[in-house]
Amino acid sequence: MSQHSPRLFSIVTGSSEPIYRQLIDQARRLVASGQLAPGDALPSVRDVAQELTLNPMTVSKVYNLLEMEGLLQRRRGQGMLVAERPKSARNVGNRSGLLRPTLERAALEAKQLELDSDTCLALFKKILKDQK
Amino acid sequence: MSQHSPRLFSIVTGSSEPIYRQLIDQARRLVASGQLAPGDALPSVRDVAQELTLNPMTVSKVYNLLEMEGLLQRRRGQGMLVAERPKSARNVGNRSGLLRPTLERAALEAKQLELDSDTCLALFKKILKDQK
Amino acid sequence: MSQHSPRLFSIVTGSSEPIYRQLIDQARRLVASGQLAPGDALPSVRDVAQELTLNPMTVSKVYNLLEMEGLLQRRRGQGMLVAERPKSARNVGNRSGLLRPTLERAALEAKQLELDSDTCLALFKKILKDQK
Amino acid sequence: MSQHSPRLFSIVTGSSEPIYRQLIDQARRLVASGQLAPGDALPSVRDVAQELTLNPMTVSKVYNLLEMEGLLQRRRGQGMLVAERPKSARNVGNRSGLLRPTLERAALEAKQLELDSDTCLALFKKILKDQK
DNA sequence: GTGGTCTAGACCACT
DNA sequence: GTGGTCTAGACCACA
Repeated sequence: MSQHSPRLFSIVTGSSEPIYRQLIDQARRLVASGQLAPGDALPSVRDVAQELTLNPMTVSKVYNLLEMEGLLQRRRGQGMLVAERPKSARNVGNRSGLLRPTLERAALEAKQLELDSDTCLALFKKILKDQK
Repeated sequence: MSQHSPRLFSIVTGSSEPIYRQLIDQARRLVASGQLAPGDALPSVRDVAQELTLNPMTVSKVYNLLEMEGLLQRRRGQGMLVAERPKSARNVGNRSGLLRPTLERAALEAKQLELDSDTCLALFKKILKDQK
Repeated sequence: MSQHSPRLFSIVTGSSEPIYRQLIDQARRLVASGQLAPGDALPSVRDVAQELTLNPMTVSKVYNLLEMEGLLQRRRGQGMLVAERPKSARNVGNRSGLLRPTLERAALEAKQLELDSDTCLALFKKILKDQK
Repeated sequence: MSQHSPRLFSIVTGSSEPIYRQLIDQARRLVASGQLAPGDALPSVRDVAQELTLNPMTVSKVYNLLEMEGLLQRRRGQGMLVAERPKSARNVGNRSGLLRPTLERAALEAKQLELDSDTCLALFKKILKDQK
């Protein structure tokens, strides 16, 4: 029955980023952006695994790590929910916070490349626009 | 003789980014920004390894990969030099090109976080400013 | 009618100990300590499930297992009673026996921690005292 | 060459406690009791797996979780070490702290069994003595 | 139905 | 040599 619901997760195969990491980061963003609200149920391990043709253990690992992180809660025998008060509060509810690390890295690289701020901002602006 | 010169490379231990990748990316930026000019000599494998307390094989791997890439050249008995006409022309001379991947990643994350362009640009601007 | 009586059972959600185990152990202790005497009636599956917001099947499983164990008896139309001569004689009437496993585990942990007996006993004494 | 060193870990098959949990708890105790000191190297995943005839992934999971906990550190390509300043400071260096939860559980069970303190202490004393 | 644990075995990345 | 990731598939525990 859940086979017609839109896919929550997606992965890029061939990336050097491990699949489980991709899924974790996506889940964090889905919660941070409100696309997954506290109390919402997540699709079952098996469903996600089938949709993305992954091994269930990979998905299980993701849910497990997110539970440790406090983002998800387990209801025994009933699956996973988004935690009511996600403990990763440093990030959640502060969407920019999740974007910051990547932009800080970009800033550092720009500095090492001796690129000035205007050039960087113009490039970022262009990339953001092209993406839409 | 290079033991008193300022360190060319630096690494962050504990990062998930492999050491050899950190070094490769730094070398590319140093060349792209002109801080290392064609013909300049690079510190010996042994010196770098000692300075950063790395396994020499790790540094050697970096130099080998950069030689294959065409950025460095090996001069027998003289160590590694920056190539006269670095073949990795896609990057060198096009400094923005080296910044692009990280900004593209940021743009993707922003999209998943449903952050609008203005917010992203403002955040990036702030980070660039604070860094100075 | 039992809706105003004090709760016989309690559970800790979020514990790693399964709910049905928590209930079984509690029932055993209640009988062993005489708080539930032979012939006493137990609250209905439905009442317990409602009080603790559990799936009735979970409670039913508990009663079934305790019946198999000989601690409870089923009286048609009257629900569950504490058995007249509980067959789990190894435990009942030997209250210390029910405490033993946990203390044995503590002793093993103490050994691995290389804690001497006096330290352990002093700690246990303190915990018992503070609890009152 | 490490095949003659004494076994650091041991497991009880047939216990309901998962193997990886048994190993985690043991590692914590080994560090807490000083049998493993900060900076000490741990046996490789493969060695432990072979000694205990486990799947390497099971051991890997243990090391992974202990690294997250801050008890261990990973040296890339060189294995795991006991962290210099284990973050699980709440427990480490306070050996009794690791014994406390089990004794608290025992105290709770004693209370439910309506056993008095003296009886409990005598039983614990006996168990500790018999164990030696 | 749910997630958890474990095995067997492959392949990769890092030092 | 080290640990990391993933698959395929089995079996268990819980509600």
